Amino acid sequence: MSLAALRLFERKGFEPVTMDQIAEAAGVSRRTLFRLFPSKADLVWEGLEQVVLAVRALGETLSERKRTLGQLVEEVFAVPLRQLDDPEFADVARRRLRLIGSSPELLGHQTLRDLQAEITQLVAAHAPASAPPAQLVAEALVAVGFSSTLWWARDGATQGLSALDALRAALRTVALASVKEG
Amino acid sequence: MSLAALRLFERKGFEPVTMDQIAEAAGVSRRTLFRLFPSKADLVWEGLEQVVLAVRALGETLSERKRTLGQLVEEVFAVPLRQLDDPEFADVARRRLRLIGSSPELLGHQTLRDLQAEITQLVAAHAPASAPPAQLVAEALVAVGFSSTLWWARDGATQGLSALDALRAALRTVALASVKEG
DNA sequence: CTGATTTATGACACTCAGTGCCAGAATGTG
DNA sequence: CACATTCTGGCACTGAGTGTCATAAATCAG
Repeated sequence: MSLAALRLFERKGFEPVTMDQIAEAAGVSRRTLFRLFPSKADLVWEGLEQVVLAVRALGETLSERKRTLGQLVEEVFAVPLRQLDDPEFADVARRRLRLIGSSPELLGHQTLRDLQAEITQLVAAHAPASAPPAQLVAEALVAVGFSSTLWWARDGATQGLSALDALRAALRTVALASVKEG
Repeated sequence: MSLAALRLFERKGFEPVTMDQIAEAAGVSRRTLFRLFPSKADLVWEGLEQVVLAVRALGETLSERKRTLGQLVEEVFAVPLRQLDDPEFADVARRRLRLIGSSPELLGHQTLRDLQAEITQLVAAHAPASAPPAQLVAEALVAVGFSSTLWWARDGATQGLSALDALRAALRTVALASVKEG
C-alpha cells in the first residue's frame, strides 16, 4: 500500500498527489488510509523507523567500556547503514530517501528527530566527555550521517559506493576542513 | 507583525496558534496575513533569508584564489554568524532559531535549502577538488553549521559562547571523531 | 483639488491534510 | 448461534493555503 503511494510520488512528485488518489489506488477509503498512515509523510517514512529501533537496541547492549568518539560513530552508523547492503531492502529505501531529500515536508519528519535523540543518548553515555556538550556533538554527527546518506541515495549508489563509504568520506572531508589542510 | 506572531508561538507553541489568531492579534484580515506571509512558517523565518542573500553576495565577490576547505568554511560561515554578534539582531534571531529547532515543520523550510544550495555553489567553485563531490561536502558542512547554530540558540548563548565558537567546537569534535582520537 | 489609475485589503468560496464520531461490516470466541 | 472485538467507511468538522472579485486606499496627472 505504501508502495503504491511511492510509485505515485515518484511519478508526479510528493505534494501534487492527494490522499484521495492514494486511497483510490490502494482500493481503500480515505479514512482507513489515514488510520494506517496518520500523515502523508508516513507513507514515505514507512519502515525507516526500524533504523531508530535498531540504534536504540544497540544502545542497550553496548558494553560500558570507554571508546573514542570515532569508534562510537563507526559502531552506531554501521547499524542502519549495513541494512542498506541488502539489495532487497536497499532498493526501496533508496527510493524513499531520494523522495525525502526532495521535499521539505519529508525532511522535517519526526523519525529523523527520534533518531537524533537516540544518538544523543549514545554519545552522552558512551563517548568520552568532550568540550562541546553531547547534544551538539550528536546533532552534528547525525547531520553529517544523514546528509551523506541522502547523497548516497541520490548520486552515490550508482557509482558503486556503499552508504558507509559515503559517510566515511564525508566525515574525513569535514575533518580536514576543520583541522587545517584542504 | 511577525513579532506579534513570534510572541504567540513562544507562549503557546507553533502548531496550536492558528493563522486566524495571528491575524486578529495583528489587526489584519486572514487573507492579508497570507499575502504578507505565504505560510505560517514564513512568520518565523522572516528576516533569515537575508543570511542566504549575504552568502550569495559573498560568492560573487570572492576572489578566484584557491583556498583550503578550512579557510572557505571560516569565510563563509563568518558572514551569517557575525550578524549574531549584534545584540539587536541576535536577540530576535535567537528566539526564531529556538522555535525552528522545536518544530519539524519549521526545520523543513525552503530557506534552509536555499542556504544549502548557495554553499554548494561556493564549495564547488572555490574549494580544492575533493574526493567526495561538492554536493556532499556542502551538505555536511551546512548540516554541522546549522545544528551548531541551533544548539547555540538553545543552550550556548547563555554561557557566553558566540555562535562562531560553537561552530568551531562542533567542527573540531567531528574532526576528531573521524580521524582517530576521541 | 479632482478624476483616473494603480495597489492593498477584505470577503467568499474552494481544495487538501488531518481528526472525531458513529454506524455497520468483518472476524473471532464461547 | 449469540456475543464481543476489531476494522472499515461515511460524515462533518478544523486549519492551512489559494483563486477570484469587489472595494478601499494610496498614488499620480492634470
